[in-house]
Amino acid sequence: MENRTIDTRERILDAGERLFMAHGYEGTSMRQITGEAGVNLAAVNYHFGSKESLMQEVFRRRLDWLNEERMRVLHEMEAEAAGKSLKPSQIVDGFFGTLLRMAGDENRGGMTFLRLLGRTLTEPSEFIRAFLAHEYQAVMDRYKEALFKALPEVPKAEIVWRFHFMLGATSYAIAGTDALRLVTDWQIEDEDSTDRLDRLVPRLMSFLLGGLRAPLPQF
Amino acid sequence: MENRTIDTRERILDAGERLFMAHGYEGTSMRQITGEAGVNLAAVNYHFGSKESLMQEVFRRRLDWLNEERMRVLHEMEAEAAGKSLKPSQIVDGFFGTLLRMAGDENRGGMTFLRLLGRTLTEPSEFIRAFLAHEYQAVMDRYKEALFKALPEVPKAEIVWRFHFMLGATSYAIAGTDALRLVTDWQIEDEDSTDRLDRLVPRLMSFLLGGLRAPLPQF
DNA sequence: TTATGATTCATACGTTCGTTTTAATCATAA
DNA sequence: TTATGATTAAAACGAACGTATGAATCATAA
Repeated sequence: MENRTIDTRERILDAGERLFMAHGYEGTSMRQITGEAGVNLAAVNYHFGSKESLMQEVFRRRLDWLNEERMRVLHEMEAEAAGKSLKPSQIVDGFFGTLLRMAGDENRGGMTFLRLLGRTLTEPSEFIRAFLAHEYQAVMDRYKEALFKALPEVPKAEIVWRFHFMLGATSYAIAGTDALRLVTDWQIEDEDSTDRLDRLVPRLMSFLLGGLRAPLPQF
Repeated sequence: MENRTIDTRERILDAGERLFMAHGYEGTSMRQITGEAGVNLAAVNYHFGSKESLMQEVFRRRLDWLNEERMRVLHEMEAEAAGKSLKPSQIVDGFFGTLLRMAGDENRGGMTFLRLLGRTLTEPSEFIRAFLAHEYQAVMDRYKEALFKALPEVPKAEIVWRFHFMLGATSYAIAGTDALRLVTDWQIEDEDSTDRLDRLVPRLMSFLLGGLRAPLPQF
């Protein structure tokens, strides 16, 4: 009784994760999901109640760990700093680096989940937006606080904007492993895909930090 | 005969633009579109052939101008430079500034189209990805060439990556007029929406240039 | 071994989807 | 004014959608 259920649930979540990533929420049907998972059509409604609930569970399975890990890393860094303010690079790495390193961890969804997350942040159905906002708010607030403290001379509004820009650059960098083709094609020849992921992190970090520390715009 | 057609076509395109922006391609039905446009259900198929063709026409109506304008601006800057290489800030402004300034031009789709474009870049159905890649390729290549020349000491692969990051930050900044709520809420109090748009351009430009010129990552 | 509750299965429900069809209505030129 | 081609309108098409139902099958404990 135990193994059948867990297997079925897990298989559905895996298939949903992959298909939602590839075709979006509306673009993925229950029949595709159950077909790919190799389970009966009714299994989704039996185990999750509805398509919406399945989508939420797909996210929760990964985000719970990610958010806890981000919190843990931040607390750890702050403890180590012993009252002194953190370096912006530490904070950026705690938030975005932790996210990006998920891509290499197949047990935590790997690239698939990251791409799903990236694309979902810009295509939110109402119920997804509400859900993500709820799941993210606390962590986001804590990291913004940390940035405020790390950059006391920068107006808070500017920091919030730049945090937002960083999110966009990161989402897109991940979501666009295919969309990348739109911008690249031949230009990047000499890297296989594992190489590419390993190098993406420092590349993106440099870019994010450069943007975060750029001179303030004069209005 | 003339006026009826044009009005109907235009009304459909406007409604499609708005609804595709708000709910995505799959999330928008023909009945919503024709309902909002105040035309008969069959009108879309009569005037455009299919839902896919309508989507393409929604993009073409705006992208044709945008791409021409980007080319024009680049040529103009290069002519003025008379052989000397352009400054990165000029190139970035030619590409992203031209895009962002569309937001203020309601005759060219304004914010609505920009948000549609932003969200579509990360949620591409196969046919949309192919279409956008085709429409964008030439302009993208020209701007990348310009960046290669402007930054001869930076490896081309790095420039391509950073171009990609800039695209992401911009898409997200635009698409997320609502998703912004996820990151902001109370933090930005003292700006109305026109103010916000006016200030977005220099803010984003600072960020993009900071990222583009950041120190190279050491592997 | 049998009773019980959990899970799987085949099937069907009612809706909505994009598209097509056929007839009505319109604007224009002969 | 009438003929013609373009556009609009109402209705229906088959397919696919998410969901619900009730019987069959399974694992487990008494």
